[in-house]
Amino acid sequence: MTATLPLVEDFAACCAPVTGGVIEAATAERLARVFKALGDPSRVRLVSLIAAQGDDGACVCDLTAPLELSQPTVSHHLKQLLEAGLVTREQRGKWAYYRVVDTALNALAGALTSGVPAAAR
Amino acid sequence: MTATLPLVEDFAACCAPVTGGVIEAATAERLARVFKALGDPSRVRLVSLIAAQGDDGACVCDLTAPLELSQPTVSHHLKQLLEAGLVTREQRGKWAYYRVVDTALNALAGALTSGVPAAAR
DNA sequence: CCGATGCATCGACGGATGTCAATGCGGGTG
DNA sequence: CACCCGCATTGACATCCGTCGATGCATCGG
Repeated sequence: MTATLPLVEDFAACCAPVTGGVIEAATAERLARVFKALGDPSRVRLVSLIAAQGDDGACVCDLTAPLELSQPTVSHHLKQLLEAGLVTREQRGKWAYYRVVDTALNALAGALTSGVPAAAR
Repeated sequence: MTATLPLVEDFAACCAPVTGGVIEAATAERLARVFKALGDPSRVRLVSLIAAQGDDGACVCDLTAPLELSQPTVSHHLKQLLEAGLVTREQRGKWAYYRVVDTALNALAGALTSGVPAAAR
């Protein structure tokens, strides 16, 4: 139940641009779930910080300081991003490394632009 | 205070892709505010419904039925979208017509993709 | 084997959020 | 002018959300 990744991956394969056609309730709910994951300043900064580390990934210990948040709070936000499919988690020894899922961000961007270059209509 | 539109327009002119560089707190907060506006299924459907009407715009009376929500609730959601700069409002006689701001959606998509075609790194 | 370290989970608390019924208000309409 | 209609605002309520301290649970180092 509630698979970890497929949240974002779907509306790229399926047809779900926000503009250019009315979407159905189920699609809207999945989209909203991902948007809600980005609807917090701390999580936006988290995505930015993790993305800055590239393929190396970022461990939690490197993320608490820039955000000025407690470690449990950072872990909580990371879980939100993880469940939204925006980041991945990999346990390497004692540390947990997070990486950004580029395809998820691109799919989300695609759902916004609806493919139309904003000059067709 | 709290201007109506400039929320989204800024990170297009400025430099604020989520990936490809750590963003600062203020930028993250503005981005998160717009994402939060899209973080509700009803509002995602609203954007889709309004966009489907194109330049004609959609009045509130046409939006309550598809969402199966009360009229005050729809007005509330529309206000959220309005303050996020995702839609515009125009009073024509007795009706209020809403339209989606394509540039805002495109700017938001640009903040996600960071300009890099997801294959550069 | 024992203590330290990195991270997740739990419990709690204040504040924000989605929803509705009731009300207000301006614009058409008879 | 009086009435209806479309929409926004208000007040209230239940729920969710962000945050933290405390705790648990592995893993690594000595």
